[in-house]
Amino acid sequence: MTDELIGIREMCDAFDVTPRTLRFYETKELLSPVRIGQKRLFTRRDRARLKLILRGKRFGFSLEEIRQLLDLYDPRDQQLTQLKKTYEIAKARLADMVARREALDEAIEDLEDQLKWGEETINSLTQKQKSA
Amino acid sequence: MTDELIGIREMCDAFDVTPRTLRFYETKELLSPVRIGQKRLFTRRDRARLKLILRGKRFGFSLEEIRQLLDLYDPRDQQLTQLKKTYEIAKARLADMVARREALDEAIEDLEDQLKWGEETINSLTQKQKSA
DNA sequence: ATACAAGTTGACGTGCACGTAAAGAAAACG
DNA sequence: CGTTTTCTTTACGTGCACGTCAACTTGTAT
Repeated sequence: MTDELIGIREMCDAFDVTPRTLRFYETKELLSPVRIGQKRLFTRRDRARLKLILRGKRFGFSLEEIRQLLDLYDPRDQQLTQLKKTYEIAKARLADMVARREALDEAIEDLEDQLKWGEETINSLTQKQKSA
Repeated sequence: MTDELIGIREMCDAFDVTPRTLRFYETKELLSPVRIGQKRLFTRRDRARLKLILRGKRFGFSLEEIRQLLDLYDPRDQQLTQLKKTYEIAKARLADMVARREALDEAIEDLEDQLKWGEETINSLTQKQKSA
């Protein structure tokens, strides 16, 4: 397993985040880099999780919501009871995301209409200015 | 124009927000209810704007971003220069939303796959328990 | 007239997601 | 060896979006 551990600097560069952010996520138990002495080394698992974290953030999920989802993607040594709970949470989150997509579609349509209207308005105002 | 002015209480009930929120939005110039003496009366325009505000929030936009968008939906007496600026902002926001939808589609797919996997895992674990 | 509900303006408090500055350890370089 | 860079912990600061009092006016019911 070519786990290719990377330092905090490379991790930051790869995902465009600050060291502070990575340490903060660690305290929130979103990441768990290994320690070589004092320093952090991020694993393949950390990279996969960070990718999911940043994605979740783009959708407006809180870090706590994201943490719960990560447990589904990465069930490690979960108990059946806990797995079921995680499963339910994920199902709810999925429903949430599907609803969000519908709303997003609607919002995009509205904004497109509005942009069209704005364009026409700009054109007509520009005409007026020319003829003045 | 049946503008049907409503009080803060009805407004709160209709949109499931607190009075504090409405007052806060007013200070941020997202809403501009008329004043009868001391009290606020919310117009049809306020209701339309609040709907857009709440929608924007669901997508993770900041109130400031939302405020800029509202100006497009409600151009009132804008100058041509300002309208153009608003138009550009809205175009950028639209691009953002379209990108977000793509990412959301991807995330939904991933989560669906993961849910499937989780379901199978739960079933197999449940089998093990039964046979134990 | 008075009690009470509903609304108002400050002003301070809160949770989240980090930013930032201070002080020290540890590896890398000349 | 000393110096510079990189990383560390600790801790206080910040912006956003409100929540939560306190103190006050205003309309409504009894």
